[in-house]
Amino acid sequence: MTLAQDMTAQMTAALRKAGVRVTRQRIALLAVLVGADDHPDAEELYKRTKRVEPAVSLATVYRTLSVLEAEGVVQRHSFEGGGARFEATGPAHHDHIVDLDSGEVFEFNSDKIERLQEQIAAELGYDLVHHRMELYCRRRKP
Amino acid sequence: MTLAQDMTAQMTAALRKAGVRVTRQRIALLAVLVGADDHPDAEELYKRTKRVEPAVSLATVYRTLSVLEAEGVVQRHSFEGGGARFEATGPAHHDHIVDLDSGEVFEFNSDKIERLQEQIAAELGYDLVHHRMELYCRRRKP
DNA sequence: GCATTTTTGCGAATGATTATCAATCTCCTT
DNA sequence: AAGGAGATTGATAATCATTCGCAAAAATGC
Ligand SMILES: [Mn+2]
Ligand SMILES: [Mn+2]
Ligand SMILES: [Zn+2]
Ligand SMILES: [Zn+2]
Repeated sequence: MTLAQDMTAQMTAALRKAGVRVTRQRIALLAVLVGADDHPDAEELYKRTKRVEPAVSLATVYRTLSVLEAEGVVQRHSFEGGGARFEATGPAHHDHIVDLDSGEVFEFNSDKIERLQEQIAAELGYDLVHHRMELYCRRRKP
Repeated sequence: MTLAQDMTAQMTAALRKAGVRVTRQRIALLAVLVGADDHPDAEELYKRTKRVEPAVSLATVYRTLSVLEAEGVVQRHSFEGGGARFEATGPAHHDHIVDLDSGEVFEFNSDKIERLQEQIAAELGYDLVHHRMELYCRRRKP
């Protein structure tokens, strides 16, 4: 059993326990999400899912993404320009760098920044629920 | 001459110099933006501008906001949920805290975080062009 | 297998934003 | 002050991503 298969197995079990029905199209989309190493949008996820499970519609992709987001299994990002992009929730939090020229998305993590965010919220009397932090960059000119 | 009037005077001069025609509706919208101390969306800016200059349309508000954004005079924000919100560009950069319960937007600034962002981009071989950083918070439970 | 309750696919609806285009206005030149 | 080239406007249609409505199909529990 591959790692991706194991992850989906665990996830479907969790979903079932949460009262969410595990359908063919949900399994397929989940597999696509777990297997993706990028940040595709709904249309792209639809295309990839259709390859595995032709009996899926774009509406269902959108609906399932919302369900999976509510369950905490996927995360939705709204980078500048264009629609929402998605990724399976991984073990570790990270933020994103967007290459303005290629559109590619990279990931990074800074404990220092994470701590400072908490601190800033706390100083103003707030609890930080979540945040958004995106660096829009260009390759450095040599 | 009030401070807001002075600011708009300077701005219109700069716009004219940049080849942008200064119309009644642009002056009015600019005044509204400079006078605002919040982060209104296009519809709200339309309402406020109409009070001062009834001869304005929502389409023109959108178009003018894009023009002013291109000139660097206003900034566009896309917080979670809802459409774009705008503010006149101030003297100092700042980031935002969004109160998840009230929807209110507050501002903050952290030189440390700004520096860390530059550093992270640089380490990955990138030049930071701009960034987005928003803290979604709830008032701390006492 | 059967009943109950969800989920799906299709297409229509939505909401924010942009495009079209003839009429109007700005601003530079006489 | 008048003229005219070219930019801007208002009204409305068009876009685009996303959501909705509903009858048919599928998943779960017994
Ligand atoms: Mn990511
Ligand atoms: Mn602000
Ligand atoms: Zn983070
Ligand atoms: Zn900042």
